[in-house]
Amino acid sequence: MMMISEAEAVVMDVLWREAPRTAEEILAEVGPAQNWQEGTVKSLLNRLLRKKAVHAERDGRRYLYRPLLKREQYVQQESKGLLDRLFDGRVAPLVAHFSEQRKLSKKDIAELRKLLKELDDEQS
Amino acid sequence: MMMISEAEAVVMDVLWREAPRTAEEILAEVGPAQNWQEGTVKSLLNRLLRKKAVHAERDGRRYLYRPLLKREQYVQQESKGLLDRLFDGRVAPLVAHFSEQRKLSKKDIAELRKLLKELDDEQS
DNA sequence: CGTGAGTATTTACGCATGTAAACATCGTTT
DNA sequence: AAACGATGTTTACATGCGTAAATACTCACG
Repeated sequence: MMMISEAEAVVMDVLWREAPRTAEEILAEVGPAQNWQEGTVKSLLNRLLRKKAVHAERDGRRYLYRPLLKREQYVQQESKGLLDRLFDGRVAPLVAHFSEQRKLSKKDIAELRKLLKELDDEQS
Repeated sequence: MMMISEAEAVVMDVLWREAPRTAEEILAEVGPAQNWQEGTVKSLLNRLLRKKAVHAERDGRRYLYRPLLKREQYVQQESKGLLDRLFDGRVAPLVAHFSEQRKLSKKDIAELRKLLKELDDEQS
């Protein structure tokens, strides 16, 4: 399974928010924050093309880029990887970890409650 | 903050389970599964030494290695990284993600319930 | 048609990684 | 003391990544 790197994921993020986009638009959105030059974004786009994570469609002299890899797929790969490596593939220990580190916000807790409730409901 | 690589983490894992250990013991435990030669483990140990993630104490002709980096620290770094990159730093969306993917086991759910209950109790 | 601006593609380069071979060191055995 | 075996250290090498300079392509314009 073709893995995309962290810098590449930053570019994907832009495309996940809205597509299609030109290289220029991507640079405009991400360049300032990442301190990237034009060439950097172009390179990343090309690597993403080679990895079949994006598709490019010609539009006059430039290209319109769209994501092929879905955000869900990427998130899934990444989180499953972490979970398997560190928490034996199970979710509860992960949450417990954050709980111990006091990294659960009020909001988190409330949302988790709600989530469990919903699971309960659809269960019956 | 000095990051350790995935292969290096495999070696750390052995040391986290039990320490101190010799290079030979580490190889014995991890070599078969990873298909690693002796040199590979030695190299990884040296990189870990340079990164101050393990400590080596001479014992006759060999060394005894112990972890300096704590498993908790490592887990913390890794999970915070993922959480920040993909879930805006919050735990509930992560769990929701797994829930949507039907990746929550019965056991997970039960444990999460218990966890929330405990938070509730200590709250009061 | 030649040129220049706008784009994209190729090449580069240093550093980390995965993997290991080559080399060095140091007690032990003739 | 010389050679050997065990162990650690150095060096190597391909690949990927982050970053970008160099180069190539493509229209619109003079």
